[in-house]
Amino acid sequence: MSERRKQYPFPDFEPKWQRVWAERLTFRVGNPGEHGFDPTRPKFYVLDMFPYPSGEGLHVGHPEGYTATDILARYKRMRGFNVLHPMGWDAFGLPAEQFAIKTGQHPSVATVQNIARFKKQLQRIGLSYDWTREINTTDPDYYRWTQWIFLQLYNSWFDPAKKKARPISELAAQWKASHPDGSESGLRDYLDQHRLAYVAEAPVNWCPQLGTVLANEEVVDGKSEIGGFPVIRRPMRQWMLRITAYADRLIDELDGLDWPESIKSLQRNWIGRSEGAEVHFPVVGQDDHITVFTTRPDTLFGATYMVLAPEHPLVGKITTADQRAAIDAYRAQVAQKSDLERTDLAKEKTGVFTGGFAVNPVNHQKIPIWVADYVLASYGTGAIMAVPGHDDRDFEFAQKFGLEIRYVVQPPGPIEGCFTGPGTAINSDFLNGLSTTVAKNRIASWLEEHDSGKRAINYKLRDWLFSRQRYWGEPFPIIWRNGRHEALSAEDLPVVPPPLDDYRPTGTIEPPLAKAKDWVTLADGAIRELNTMPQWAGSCWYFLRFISPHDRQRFVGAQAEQYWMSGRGPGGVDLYVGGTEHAVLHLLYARFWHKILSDLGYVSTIEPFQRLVNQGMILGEDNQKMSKSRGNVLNPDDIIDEYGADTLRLYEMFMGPLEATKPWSMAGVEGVYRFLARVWRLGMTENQEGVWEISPQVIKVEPDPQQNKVIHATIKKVTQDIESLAFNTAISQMMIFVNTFTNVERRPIQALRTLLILLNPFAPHLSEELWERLSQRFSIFSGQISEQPWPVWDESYLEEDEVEIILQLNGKLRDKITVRRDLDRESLEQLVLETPKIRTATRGKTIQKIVTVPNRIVNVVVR
RNA sequence: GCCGAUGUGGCGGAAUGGCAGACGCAACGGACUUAAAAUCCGUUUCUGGGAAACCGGAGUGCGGGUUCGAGUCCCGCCAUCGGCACCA
Repeated sequence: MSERRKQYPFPDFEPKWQRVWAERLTFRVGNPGEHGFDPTRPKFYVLDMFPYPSGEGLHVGHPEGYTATDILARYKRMRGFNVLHPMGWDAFGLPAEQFAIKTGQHPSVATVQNIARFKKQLQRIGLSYDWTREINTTDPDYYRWTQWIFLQLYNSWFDPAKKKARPISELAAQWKASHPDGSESGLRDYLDQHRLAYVAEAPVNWCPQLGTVLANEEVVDGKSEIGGFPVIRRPMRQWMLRITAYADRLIDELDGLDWPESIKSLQRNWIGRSEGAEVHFPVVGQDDHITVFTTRPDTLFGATYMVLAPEHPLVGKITTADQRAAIDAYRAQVAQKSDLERTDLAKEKTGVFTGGFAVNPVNHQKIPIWVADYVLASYGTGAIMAVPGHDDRDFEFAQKFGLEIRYVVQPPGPIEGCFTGPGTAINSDFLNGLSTTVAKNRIASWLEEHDSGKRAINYKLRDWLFSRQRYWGEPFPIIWRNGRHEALSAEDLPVVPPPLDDYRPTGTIEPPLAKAKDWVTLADGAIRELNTMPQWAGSCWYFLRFISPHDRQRFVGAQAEQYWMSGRGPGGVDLYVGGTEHAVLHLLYARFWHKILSDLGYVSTIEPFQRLVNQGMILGEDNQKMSKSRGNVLNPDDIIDEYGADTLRLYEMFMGPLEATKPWSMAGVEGVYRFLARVWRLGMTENQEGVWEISPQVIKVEPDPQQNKVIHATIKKVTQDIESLAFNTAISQMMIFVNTFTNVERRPIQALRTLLILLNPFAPHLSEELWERLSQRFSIFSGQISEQPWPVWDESYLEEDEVEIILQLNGKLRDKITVRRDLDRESLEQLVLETPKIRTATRGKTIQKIVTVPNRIVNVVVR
């Protein structure tokens, strides 16, 4: 670091104020019912996405969102709100576990160290968190409640009639009433099929290198999101969460949220709801039928063949003897392909005829059944009816294999090849002449009447694969007895993972917890569930724990939850800021859990986050994404050493709009540093000995009208810009303010006082320090700056007696005149027509029209 | 291919349908200084005319449109970024 002389003594006062805030618990906030808490004040819950405390520490991207929320928090406090602004640690996860494997050190040790480092770095930025509410997802007092919430899911089912989760006991009662002679195991089976947390043997994404399964959301291009290792599909018995039951609500209940439209559409897209119909095709010569899902049932008359996914259970039965060898070879070949190869769009379609036929229920035609890997086992029913005339993929396949193409939709205009849009039904018997929309409806009714199918809705969203073969995660509160799972009771929580010397993957599908033999087997012979929860579990509800982090009785205190999560919309947290990378993972999972907790009556809102803002990415100075390999990563500590925390905060906010992606610039950092130094010198001057003292230019004097205009314009702009998170323009206005007062001989203390308060949320250390120093001479600086009420602007200062009017001729700027404010239209137009420019320009021409906007513009239209 | 976002000086960016380029950076010129740094002041979209004050023209990715007036609204393209992707 350079030893260059600092422009103002931030290295002295920044740590000083951080200490003061910590000692005085300046930013601590209580809960309703606590001594000194005023529940009549409005509340503001402003939340950052809590970080995973990695070994690398913070980079300059972290403080961007954190500073934005901090400005809001400080501002709202000055506006008289009770502000909940907490921070914590999402500390379970793979990196700590892999570090443990490498070093032999328990993951908790590295976690504690990493958290200490992160916290120290955050505190150096001067963020006004209430650290008495700090939480850590790896703390047994925290994850006991994560496990407790899992039990709520386990002990609930989704009632499709009410579209709500209900206790499983109610379902048990229903079943017993309708099955008076039902067996105990019959009941168990029934309940286990309906729990929101259930066990299923399902094809999963298995990553051999990581030794664990992954959720669909964690697999990118056939590789693990973490590490980029190959992922293969294999069937395994796993815990699943029934998120698909909530698919419609997860779409519909987005409507009331103040989220970016792009994130809402990302979620809708991910859930992928599509409406259509299921159609049953009887298999020729067999008792079976093939069910397909289609969004275009109106094209049923155009179905000329069928395709089954290679994994479809009926493939074996349908295949004829002479086709068996070819089909078996094809299936074996497909099974060897990775997901990446299978979904490669560029490749040619492949497939094999099974030898079997099905009957089209609407016209009783016999159509061939094929097997092809362009049909996915995991979507719909794993089988399709192929309509090559009106589906691109079927068209391509039919062309390659010489299958019949039949057109059943008349396009609005001439089109060649395949037509996938809406039109009018043709060659379709009773559908002929109907528009696509009407035809869809008519055929759906027909299918239902003839028992050949029904209306149906399909989703891309799959149930959430919730178990991982890892050590460093929440153990399940589940034991197994006689091949059946059982929930532990709430009193048995938390289930703490056993100490292990060896965290390595077992090399098989067995989780590392299997190595803790003593822990695994209970006294009565029952064995523990060996999987752990995925990293997303802890972050699904942490915003609730912040409300009452030390509550021993409940995961969140009821009264406090109602106070902090209340609001005008369906969501509780007033402002949630974080990166877009969590658009479909964390944000979808957290909404899902929250809805269950809401259905069961544990929380008072149906959505967790009312307003969501995504901060943009900060690029390196080379305009590239910051990464170790590019060597363009910047550490906030270095910026703070050189320029101070206030400069870091201010620069991050001045770079541009919060939501934009933008490159870092050291020259830009210098710019805001200079600005802060100018603020400092507005109040302070350096004497002969190099000691800073209050500037003699700061005096008790009333600001003149021009100065008052700047003061009030700044109050207005900064206030409005903070509310709309437009921090860059708020800072610009404060720069204009400072430029105005830099060169005046006499600096009114009132002006300086206002500036310091406005600047306080942005640069809290500098404003605190100046406030304190000035208080030694001037009584209007008494008290703590953070306790001052936010200034109010007076419009009357912003209005001047004279206004400048823009003169246009045919919409082009020609001149400007200054006139009395609120001059009436006629007089103004008269004045305009008399100006030399307009006189010359209109000479010999006809004035067609004069457009006048009072106090702003006059546009003369001539011909 | 589909969905979403974004295109404005040398750079980051600013503009309720009404003066395009606020504010900052960089660059250039000046003041202060023995000198430099720091600081302060000024100039800076492109372009034509003029010694100059000044007078004009063009200009917000491209092409149309609406309007007295468009960076802003509408239609059609192009480019970049992000997400999804054989989802029937």
